[in-house]
Amino acid sequence: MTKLDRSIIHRLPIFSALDDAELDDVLSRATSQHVPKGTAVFQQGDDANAFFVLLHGLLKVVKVTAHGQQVLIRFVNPGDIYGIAKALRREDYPATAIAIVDSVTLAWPSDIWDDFITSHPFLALNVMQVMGDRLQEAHTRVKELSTEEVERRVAHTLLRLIAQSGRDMEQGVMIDFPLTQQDLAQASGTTFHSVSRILSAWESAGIVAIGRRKIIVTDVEGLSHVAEQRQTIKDKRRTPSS
Amino acid sequence: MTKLDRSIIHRLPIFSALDDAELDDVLSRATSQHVPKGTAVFQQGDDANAFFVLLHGLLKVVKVTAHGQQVLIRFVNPGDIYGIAKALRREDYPATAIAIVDSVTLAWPSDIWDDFITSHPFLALNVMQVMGDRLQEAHTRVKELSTEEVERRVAHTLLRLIAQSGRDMEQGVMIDFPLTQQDLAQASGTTFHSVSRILSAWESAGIVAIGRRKIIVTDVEGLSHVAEQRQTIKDKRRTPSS
DNA sequence: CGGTGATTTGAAAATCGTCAAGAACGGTGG
DNA sequence: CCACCGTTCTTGACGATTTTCAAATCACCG
Repeated sequence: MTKLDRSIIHRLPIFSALDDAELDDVLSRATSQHVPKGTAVFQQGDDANAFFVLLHGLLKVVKVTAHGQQVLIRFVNPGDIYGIAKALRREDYPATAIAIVDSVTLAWPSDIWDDFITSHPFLALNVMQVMGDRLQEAHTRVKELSTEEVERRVAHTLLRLIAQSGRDMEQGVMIDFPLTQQDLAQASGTTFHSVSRILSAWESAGIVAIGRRKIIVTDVEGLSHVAEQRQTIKDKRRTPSS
Repeated sequence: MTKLDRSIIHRLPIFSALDDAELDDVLSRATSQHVPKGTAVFQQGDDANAFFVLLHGLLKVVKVTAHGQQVLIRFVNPGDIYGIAKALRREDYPATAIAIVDSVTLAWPSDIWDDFITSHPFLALNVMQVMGDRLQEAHTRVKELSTEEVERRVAHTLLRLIAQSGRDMEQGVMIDFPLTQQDLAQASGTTFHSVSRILSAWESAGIVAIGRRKIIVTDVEGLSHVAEQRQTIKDKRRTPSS
């Protein structure tokens, strides 16, 4: 399983600034593994003995609450680095990574992380940028969850998804992987019941087309409008200075 | 304003791994500035021309929505690095940093960031750990906002605050800075009305003591209990595999 | 063609936010 | 030292969004 082509990894943004020698060094320590659909690469709470880059397929990262509810943290696309618990000095993974479709991932042992970062300065910058982007997105979600009502949150989630994994089609933009309404609910902080109702309403309004595990946004403009719409006229909250 | 003692900065965790020569280098490029209470160090949307480390005082970082609602992202304690928009390759600050009490901050011009990181490998690791910690916390908040009802969210927020800025007293643990119920609401994703009701109830239950801009947790145990309590018995949601 | 997972919908319940006053507290200036 | 003022906090009542509960339909995979 360790037959890896330098060209494959060279296209990955995270490694883009490395020269050939560095790439070979990096590659030589990696192993690849196949992850069948529905399988976890790692589970929340497991010992964090590796970090990963996804080559093919798609994963979802979920956090499980004390009572078994799942919250979808992020999707992992090919080229993305994930499972970098060691960057936090964590001993265990704070979430679970599950393959949505059959996938292939590269893995490196955790203990080479520090050496990795300190010996390839550009890698550090790239990784930091990735973390920064995620921080941004997480804060945006916090903001949305704090201030927007359900319909608007779902709209924002869907817009983020088509920006990230949308495929253009004749009828509109399609989410390029099997997406359950349950997933969408877990990514938006609501129940799949509410998601179902909302999607039905949007379908009637001609904004989306729904299939089993499939969503096509036929009117991105309209969806954006839903996303930005202030809920009613009830935002007249004062903002006292501290 | 540029009389800086090496010993001051040496105690800051973020610079802990640097030797004296590096410290001098780092320090020589910094300027310090006083930030009166209520003033912003930078505003959301401003050009990100500097990054900072707080020396004294306390800031809050807030994101403002399109409609003027504020969401509290985080408090900045002495020693914390903040405003590192450049790590994200952002041109502007994604949030506003406001002084809660009179504060003093160090500032470095943004354009030395890359040089900073690449020439001090341990600095990169430290910064990455900070970002990782924040990512963790942001995800935790997303999880809480997605699955917990208001009372429990406020409890978790308060617990996080005492862990971060709690001062032990005879009666219990006190939040060591003026904290408005409005702030607490903005940090928990609710309204100050709900916060007020909840705090009143807790005060009756002997869990907290409330003053103007002041909160003392008299029963941390009890608060934790509120925080962990499953809302009722209604968590029997199925968790289908993908 | 059965069965399991996914989705849809209705109706009832519940949590929270909204609206509306007031009260309490602290600081300020005369 | 006291009266005034603005901010912060408190509380009740109401309404609305959203979840919960229940049941039924649908679609696809052996």
